[in-house]
Formats: sequence, structure tokens, C-alpha cells
Amino acid sequence: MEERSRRIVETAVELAEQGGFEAVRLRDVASRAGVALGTLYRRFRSKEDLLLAALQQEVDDLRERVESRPPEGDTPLERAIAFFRIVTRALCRRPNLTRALIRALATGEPELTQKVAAFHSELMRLLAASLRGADARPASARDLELANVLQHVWFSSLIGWTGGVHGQAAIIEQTRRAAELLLEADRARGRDLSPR
Amino acid sequence: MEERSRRIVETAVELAEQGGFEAVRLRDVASRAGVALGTLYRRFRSKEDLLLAALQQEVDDLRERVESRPPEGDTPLERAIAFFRIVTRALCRRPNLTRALIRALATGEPELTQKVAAFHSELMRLLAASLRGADARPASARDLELANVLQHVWFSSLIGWTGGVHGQAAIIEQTRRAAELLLEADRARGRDLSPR
DNA sequence: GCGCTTGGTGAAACATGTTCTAGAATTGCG
DNA sequence: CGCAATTCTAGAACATGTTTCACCAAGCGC
Repeated sequence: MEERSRRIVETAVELAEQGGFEAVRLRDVASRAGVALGTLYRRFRSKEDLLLAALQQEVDDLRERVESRPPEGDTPLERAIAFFRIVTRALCRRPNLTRALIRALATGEPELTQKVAAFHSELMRLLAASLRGADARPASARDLELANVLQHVWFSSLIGWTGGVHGQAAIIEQTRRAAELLLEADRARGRDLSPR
Repeated sequence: MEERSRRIVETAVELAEQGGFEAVRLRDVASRAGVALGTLYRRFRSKEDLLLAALQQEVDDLRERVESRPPEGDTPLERAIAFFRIVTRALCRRPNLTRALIRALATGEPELTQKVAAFHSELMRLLAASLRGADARPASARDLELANVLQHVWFSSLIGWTGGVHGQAAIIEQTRRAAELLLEADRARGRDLSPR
């Protein structure tokens, strides 16, 4: 990303961290980033578009984090749980920012579909990499299906958290519980049984 | 709800059906509902608050629909799938409205927590009733846990749909697939492990 | 260097969510 | 009924996302 755009996004992140979605006043963003309002609008179609760029940025940071210290666990699903724990902790550490990003993500405007889909697929890619783990064997199709379910559970829980329905612990807990329910199938069928 | 409030909400729904979130201009809502703008703001704290009231209204309609013709199926999970199919179809029939309601739901403002939580629990209650089915036996704790997972999968998929990531069919399909994966666990337990 | 194109700047203008105000209408109560 | 409290109304006013405009600056081919 170009220098000017990066500075704009960084400024938006700072403001969102402090005061959430409303605190990201585009006049403020522009002036603090040292650009004119028109420049901001040349680079980003809307406030939500800007925040989705910030989300992309955060996901990039997350990828580095996950690649440098991959989630540990003996089975794919355990690694998936570890993955979600890491991500959840990272997001909940900056609640205002996360709420703002989620809000942008859920706007539902057609022009944003591209970026929303990119977020989904990037997260799925990271999760799949965690599933594979250190042995670098590709995750099975079944593992990917399970991962898809878990991602939905996690994401929906995250939204519940941003809405104040429950706390951070509930996100991790519900995701883990879903994993256990899914794991029972494999265990009971005597396949893929690994001690922890 | 009081007559005036109801008219306001109905007007908001009409406008949202036609043009989505942005089309719900509060000046328009007020004038078309025959009230002053100040009255609208006396009844509803914000645009999102109004749309959440509309969501509550829609959920009420849905409850009547579900109570009059309950989702059919031989097992709790089959009934759950039928339930989600009904709800999904109902929502996707009015995409603009649904997108607007979901957007209001994901705003994440603390003042809205109450209504967001009410939506969640009401939907959970309806789902639980569908799980019980005609025999009126209470759903087991396990069934409720499975239902919780399914609701997350469904809701997250729905948000993907509002964001244009995938189509209506994918919502139902992903929810059904999650149910199958969970069912396998259930079956395996019933066959190979201790019966419940 | 000269003109052209692209992008940046500052400021105004506009749209809409939200708040405020002054007075009119309504309601509840004695 | 008559008064007090509440609610409603019309409209202005304000905040902020978004667009537009007039002008300027940097690069670039000639």
C-alpha cells in the first residue's frame, strides 16, 4: 500500500482504538494523517471502506503472528481451538477497534463485498494452515468442513461479544464446545483418536 | 406497542424493504408515519434502535408463523434444519430489509445490547421449541448445545449473505452440513457409546 | 521549457442523523 | 371544568459523512 494510504489507515486505527466507530471522524483522520479530505476519499470509497482496509491490515499483522508462532496442538481441531484463542485474545485486547471493524464488516453494502470476502477467505486460509500444523500435511476435506463450522461459531460469537451479549470468555468457550461436539464423532467412530 | 410507535416501525420496514438501510431516512419515516421528527426520537433512541424494534416485530411475526405451522422432522436436528430453512427463506425474501436489520444488529453500541440480546434469546427460544417438536418433551441439554452451534453457523452464514459473500442457498447448505456433522457425533454416541 | 494529465489541497456545499427550542395540543387529576 | 404535567409539532440548529469546485503541484512526453 502506498505511504499516504498507510498513514491514513494507521490514523483510523488509532482513533478507533480510542473511541470506536464514531471516534473515526474522517475530518480528524485526514488532518491527523496530514492529507486533505478529498485525498482520503480518493483512496477510500467510504468510512466503512477505510475501516475494512484497517481490518485487512490487522489480519496481515495476525498472519505474521500466527506464522511466527503457530498455534500448537496434537490434532487439527486442537490447533484450530488454539488458533481461535489467539485471534480472540488479540481482538478483545482492543475492543473499540474490533467493534468498529466488525461494524464495517457487517454493513452489507455491495461495494464492500470484495473486501468482506477477502477477509473471510484470508481467515480461512490462516485457519487451514493451522489445521495442517507443523507436519505440513494438507488438511483433509473433512477437517476443512469442521473448520468452516468452527469459524462460523467463532465469528457469530464474536459478534455477540461486540454487541455486549456476552464476554470474551464466552467466545472461546462456545467455540471450544462446538469443537468438542464435533470431535465426539471422530472419537466415537474410533478414527483419528489422539491423546492430548 | 403503542399505536404511534407501531406506525413508525411499519413505515421504517416499508422503506427498508424498498431501499435498505440508507433509504430509511428518519425525516421520511416521520413524515410518512404522520409524526414529527422529535416524536420519533422520543420513542427510539437512534436509527439503529428503530430498526431493532422492526427486527423484534419481524421476529414476532416469525413466531406466529412457526407456532401455527411448526417445522416438521423426525429428529430434533431435522426439525432444527427445517426451522432454519423457514427463517432463511423468510429473510431472503426481503433482502434489503434483512440487510438493514442485520446492520442495526451488528452496530455494537452499548445502548442496544438489551435489544440485541432479546433477539438472540427469542430466536433461541423458538429454536428450542422446534427442537421439542410435537411431542412436547423438553429438549435435552445436549440438544440445546447442538442448537446453539447451529444457530451460530446459521447466523454467521446469514451475515456472509448480507455481505454478498455467498447466496441464500449457501446459508441453508452450510447450516445443514453443520447439522450432519453434529448428527454423526450423535449417532456415533448412540451406537458406540453410552446412550443418552 | 511547455503543455498535459494526474492527483492533491482547502473550502464550500450538501445530505442526513441527532439535538434543541418555543409554543400548541393532550392528558391526567383535583 | 381548570390547572399542571406531559407529549407533540414545526422548524432551526448542529455534527459528520460525502461530494464538488476552483486552483495548484508534480511528473512526463514532446
